Amino acid sequence: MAQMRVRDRAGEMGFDPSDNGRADITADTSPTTGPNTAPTNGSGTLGKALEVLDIIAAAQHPLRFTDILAQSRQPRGTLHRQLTNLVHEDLVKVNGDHTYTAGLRLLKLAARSWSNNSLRSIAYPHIKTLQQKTGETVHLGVLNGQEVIYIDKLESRQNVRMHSQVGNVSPLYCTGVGKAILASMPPDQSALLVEGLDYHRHTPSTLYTPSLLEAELKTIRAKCGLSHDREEHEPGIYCVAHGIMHEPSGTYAGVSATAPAFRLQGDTIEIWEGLVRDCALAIAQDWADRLGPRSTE
Amino acid sequence: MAQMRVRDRAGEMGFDPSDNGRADITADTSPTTGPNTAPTNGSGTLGKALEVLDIIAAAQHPLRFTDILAQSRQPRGTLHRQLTNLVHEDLVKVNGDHTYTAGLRLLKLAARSWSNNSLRSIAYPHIKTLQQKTGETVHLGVLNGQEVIYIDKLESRQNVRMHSQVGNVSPLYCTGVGKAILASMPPDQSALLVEGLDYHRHTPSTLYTPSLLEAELKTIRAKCGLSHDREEHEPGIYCVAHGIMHEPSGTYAGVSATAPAFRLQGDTIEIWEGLVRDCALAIAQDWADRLGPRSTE
DNA sequence: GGGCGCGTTCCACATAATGGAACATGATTT
DNA sequence: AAATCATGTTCCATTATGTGGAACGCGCCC
Repeated sequence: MAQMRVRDRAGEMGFDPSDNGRADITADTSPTTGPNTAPTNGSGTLGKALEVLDIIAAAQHPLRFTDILAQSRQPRGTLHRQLTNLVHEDLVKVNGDHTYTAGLRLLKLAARSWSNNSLRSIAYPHIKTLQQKTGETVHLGVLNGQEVIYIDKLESRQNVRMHSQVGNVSPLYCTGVGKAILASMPPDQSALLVEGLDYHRHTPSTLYTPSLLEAELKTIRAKCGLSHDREEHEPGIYCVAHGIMHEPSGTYAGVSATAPAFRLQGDTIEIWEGLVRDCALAIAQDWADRLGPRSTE
Repeated sequence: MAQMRVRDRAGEMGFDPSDNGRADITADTSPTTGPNTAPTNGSGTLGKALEVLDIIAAAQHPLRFTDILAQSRQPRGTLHRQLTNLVHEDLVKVNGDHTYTAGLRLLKLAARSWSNNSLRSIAYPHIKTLQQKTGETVHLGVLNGQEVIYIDKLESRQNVRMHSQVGNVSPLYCTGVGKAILASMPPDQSALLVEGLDYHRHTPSTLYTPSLLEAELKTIRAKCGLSHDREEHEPGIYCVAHGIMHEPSGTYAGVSATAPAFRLQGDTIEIWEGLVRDCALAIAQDWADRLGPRSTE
């Protein structure tokens, strides 16, 4: 049929990673229960394969062939071959019985890319300092589509879950980093995002409408980019955040310091504000300084 | 069936970019061992795409088109379209200038699969116990091809590198987990692996030949599967490990406790041996108990 | 301005994915 | 035991999909 060639993107030289207005309608509140946050519908062979991989990786349990068949709308024959290919590439592992789970190659690949992530490595010493000064958990998050994805996390002293958050995503409208990011981008861009979000009232203090959020963003901008998550995502959890902008790559990021609300009494919050802002600005500075890393390779 | 051998690729896959010159803040002592076990040759569309993704994810710096072109043997036009596809799927991000880095989808995908990994979640309480009892770093590793990949790690202290090891790979012949795994598998299978490894003498005490390793495996089997890494991978680092076997899935894994050698004086090692063995056996037991992973959780 | 490196685009071509239908397997029922 | 069903696997004609050589546009430096 009149199959239009995919050429809407990258036509110019502009950078638009995921600019298409295609919206995923899944804003999962729980960490690991996202069915498919499809960045793009599965076009092309690669897209189809990733769609299947998404299903498998998102499942909490090993899936049988039929389970996958039910979720992907591929025909049996097609799906079977796709699975074979995925297994062959070690992206998927087929267990003794006929169940499929995510393969280890994914982890290996992600570990390497994470380790080589420039923002992460640039930010590391700074968030470490922040973590030491606050004594609490700090996060480094990046805007990705309609959500924020955490690319690093340093825990507070106590030995809680290790890196539960790295790679996990959270909503923009009810996290410190998310709001800081929104506030740090051009108003027209943020407005577009704000309108399109899928809101849920996680706690009594969640800002659960676009207008509430816009008002909040105004406040944040007035505070020069400092945002607060006042138990808006999880009850009892307070956090202070600040955006980080990198012009050359068009990336929006942010850092946050998090603590149980009761521990943030008196002027601690103000102290934190300074620490967090300093951290964010230091990262932004370092990041900007590495404009032309062309020299040593 | 006679799997049609794919196009010969003259194993020059694991091309390791120069490791020096970059003042990587978070320099790992032994991030990835050079001789890369090619997971599978890049056959099919998926394979080709992954080959490109591998190159990008492994690079410490954003790569330009030409850089990738040089490493992949694809023609210009082909490579360009593949990159376009990868970017379209958010597996690769193209920066403002024409450089490519790994996309965030990889991290998100891996995080979900990691979080849903059954061995990991089964093992977690046990390795946490082990970590608390030893007070040192513990690892959970799985055999993957010719190397061991770490799927979890608990640090002794909080301040050091966070989860540098998760997703990273290490050689079989000079790590506690690796040797424990080899010792726990059928001799003919392990012998096959032992012969095919690529040995490097990381330290003076590294077992750097198949025969040395085989002798060691015999000792380990005599000790009922307890293995020791006596500064064989990194100078000054000692570790005690034990294998974990899961019949149904055919997976070989292992746990280890690691510490600076000087801290393991006197009878500490013997105590550790008991702790590590108990931990491994407990995990194996729990794992076996979940034969029918049909139920929830 | 001419040469050159680099990224991008085009398009005839053939490879590689498609999916409906048949086959195989094993458990459950009649 | 035969019949039924649910499941996983294979086959193969069709064509959508990826291929790659060549040409184009662009910025840069002799």
